[in-house]
Amino acid sequence: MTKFTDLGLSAPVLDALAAEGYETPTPIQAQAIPTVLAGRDLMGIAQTGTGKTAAFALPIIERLAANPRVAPRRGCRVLVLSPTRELASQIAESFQSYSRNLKLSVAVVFGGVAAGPQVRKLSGGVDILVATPGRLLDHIDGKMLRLDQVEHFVLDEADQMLDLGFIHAIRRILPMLPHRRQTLFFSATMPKAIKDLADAMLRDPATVAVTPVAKTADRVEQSVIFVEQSGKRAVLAEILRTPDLGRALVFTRTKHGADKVVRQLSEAGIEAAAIHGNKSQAQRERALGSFRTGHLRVLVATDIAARGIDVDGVTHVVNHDVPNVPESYVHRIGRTARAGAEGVAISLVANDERAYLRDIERLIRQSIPATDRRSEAGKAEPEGAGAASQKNQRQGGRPQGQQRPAGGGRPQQGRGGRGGAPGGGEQRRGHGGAEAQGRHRPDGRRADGSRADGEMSGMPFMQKPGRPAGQRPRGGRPEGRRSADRS
DNA sequence: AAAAAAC
Repeated sequence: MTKFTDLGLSAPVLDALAAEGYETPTPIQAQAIPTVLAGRDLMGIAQTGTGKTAAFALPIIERLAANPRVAPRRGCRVLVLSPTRELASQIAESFQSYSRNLKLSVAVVFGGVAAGPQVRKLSGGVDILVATPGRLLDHIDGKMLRLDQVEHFVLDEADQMLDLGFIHAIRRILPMLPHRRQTLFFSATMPKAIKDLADAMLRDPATVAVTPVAKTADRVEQSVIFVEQSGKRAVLAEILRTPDLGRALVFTRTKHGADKVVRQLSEAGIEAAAIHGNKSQAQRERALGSFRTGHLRVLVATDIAARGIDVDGVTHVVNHDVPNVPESYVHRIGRTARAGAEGVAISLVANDERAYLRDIERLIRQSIPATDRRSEAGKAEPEGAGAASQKNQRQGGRPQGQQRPAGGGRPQQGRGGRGGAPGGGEQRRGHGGAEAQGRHRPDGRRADGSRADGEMSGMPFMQKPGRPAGQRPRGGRPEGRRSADRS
């Protein structure tokens, strides 16, 4: 079995890993680390929760340390781009943690917060800079930052970064980078059209794909509930009252929808907070922070939280609305069953969402066991997207598929499986380091239970204690996918 | 049609 000690990492990095309790690299780490150390460009494809961040952070830190150099004024040696502020923050913390025994500076830059502190930090130059595109370009335009000394360039959630919403920014940034550099792309999904674009930006890249593209997390028990739009509210409340529910992440398709669901839950006596792009950065951080610490059990989010967010103990992901971009489903359910834990993913599907569901099942190549909770009247209505009621029989390739009785059966309960304790005990890291929870795990797995200290307070300009960790959705989609609307 | 990301 490969150990971190077999991968060519030096003592300071290995010591940091040991201090965190990590010994065994995940498959993507075992494959990517030597490749990155060798200086090659890389396309890394792995589902979430498999330790992608450490797969690039560890070898990059190693390379910086092996080639000491003073960080260029108003410049950086490593540039990592992320689609959301919260994810950028989370990645920066990982770098900080893994490089704790080295004298490397880490900075994070994103919008929604004061630029002053960021500018001050950048002025002297930093070794590692993690950023979202907008504020990064802002600093560049203001002559506060230059990218001509970048040695390593990383695009996390690369498929999204190359999609409509971000591609313009990326196209502006790329020419500012030196030709001689290492480029790494990472993502859990990589649609064909995007992949072609990515290939054009990489130089003789190695590809590391540890799971079939878009394969959904293995340990997530997925199910679908057919319900009328008006019935979602009651079914959601019922799900959230499940005894074995640890923490639940509820996804909606719109920002307004997220706020509405929070109100409805409140009326039902269930405390929840929303996180989406119309909230202030402070609100976003507060919501995610209390979700991380466990003060809040239910977080309602748009796809801002679909990618990368790493929170321990999320036992349930509920798709209040089916994502209209199928890849988003894969990212969303990847928020649970992290770090070796198990998870439940339940999708509420109204009649007019059937087409989206079909696209998702096609993408993940499995059919999701379904329960019909529509009223009799609803069932009599035209089926809309067709192929509906048969879903009950379909049982797709999932082995332990749980099938539920066609009518009325309750959805999620009854399957004991998922440990009640969020993450089976991982929870305890409690406050204090609370927000530190869950992040920086090189591999998504904790050696055992030890480690309670993943702290890293002193990040200069890292949001205070309640740092974020978010993710984002995908931008407009390229032609081709979104078949849901055609037809 | 919607989401995120600069001010």
